[in-house]
Amino acid sequence: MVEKARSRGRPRAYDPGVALDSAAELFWSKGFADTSLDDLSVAMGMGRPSIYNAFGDKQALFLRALERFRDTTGSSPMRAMEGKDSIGEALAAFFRQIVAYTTVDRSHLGCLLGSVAPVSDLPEVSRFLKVNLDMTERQIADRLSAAVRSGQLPAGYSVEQGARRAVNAMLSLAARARLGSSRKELLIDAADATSTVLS
Amino acid sequence: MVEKARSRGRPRAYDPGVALDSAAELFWSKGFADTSLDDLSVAMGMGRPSIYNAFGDKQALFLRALERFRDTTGSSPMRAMEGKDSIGEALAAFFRQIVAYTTVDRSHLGCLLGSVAPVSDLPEVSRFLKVNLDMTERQIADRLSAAVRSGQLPAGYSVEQGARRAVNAMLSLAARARLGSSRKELLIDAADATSTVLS
DNA sequence: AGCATTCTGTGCGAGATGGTAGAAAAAGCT
DNA sequence: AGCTTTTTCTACCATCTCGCACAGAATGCT
Repeated sequence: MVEKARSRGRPRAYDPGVALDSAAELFWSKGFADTSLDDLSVAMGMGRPSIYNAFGDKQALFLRALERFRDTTGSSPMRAMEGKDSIGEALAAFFRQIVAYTTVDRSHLGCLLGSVAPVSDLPEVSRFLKVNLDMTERQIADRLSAAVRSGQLPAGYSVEQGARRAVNAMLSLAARARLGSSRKELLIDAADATSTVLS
Repeated sequence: MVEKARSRGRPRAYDPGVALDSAAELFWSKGFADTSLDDLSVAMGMGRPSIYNAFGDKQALFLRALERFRDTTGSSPMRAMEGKDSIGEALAAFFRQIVAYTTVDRSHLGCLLGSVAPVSDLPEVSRFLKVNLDMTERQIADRLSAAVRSGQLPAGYSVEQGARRAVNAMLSLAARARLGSSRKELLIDAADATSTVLS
């Protein structure tokens, strides 16, 4: 996966990262089945054969775009937690960041991983999403465990339940965003989710 | 919308209700864009021209199927509440019923209205879903209000927050079901949602 | 300079898709 | 029986879809 500094033949006319970003954004707004390779071609700024040559067929490209999304926008909520010392502030930042990116633009609402990819009935995608969701839940559980160890949460606090609630809140935020809820509404939900996870 | 007992020409060879049920089931499993009129034709047991004649084009049929779903499977959780006296039992039945129909079959997981229709980027569908979601939230709020009046919930209980939490839990249950969570897991989430709404 | 290598662009093709025209069928009405 | 009305069936079309050959362009290597 690491790009060699200099390859041998004609140089690529595109940047793989931004090309995948464009693909992810398009899939995000229109879903898998409703996004054509022609749409992708213009959005990514490369011809269909180049896409095929670089990323494989449509399904493979979709998976690559999902990975890219997971490593950029999709992981921004987790990264938003890292700065905070207080577990309450960390969770608040986590949920606020979800609200932020699920409502950036009217054209692609909700979450690519949480609300649009699940309806594309592809087994590989399904596995990817399940693994991804479990990882997020485990990362949150780790953060909650640390908070218990540091005394920010009571010893009797159930880490598993808390992480489960956090992921559920994340999914409902994404669903509501996709359904057109305003950012103002969602921020209330986010605040409520924070206190629910902590209780 | 009421069917006349006897029309004048050749009688229909299909039952509009079951035809829409089949259409809804197919849309439920594959989404809007990925469901072809040929698929629908065999599932509904009627030729493409008959479909067009009876329900209009694909988007109109989709809306009809959504309405049908809302009035049958989609309203079963609300109906499950009606029998119960205790608000706690009512909410538990509500969430259990959601878990039941979002995990009936591996082929169509989640909720047609909550997890698959929102990704079909059709303005009319979007409006329909928003209205539907607001209605459910209001119905739950009414039920919670009645519980406050009858003394089952404390006077300081926030009905709006409770209803909001209930709908959010519904959406996350549907999302998790679509992502492949087991019924056992979801029943735990359902129980947790009940206590969260009541708290 | 010439060659190998890698990418790009034109263009094609087999197949699926949504939608429709038009004839035939099945009923009621007179 | 004959006409009207409504539905069904066969066949079709224009369009879009994905994927791919094939030739040409742009680089590094020798």
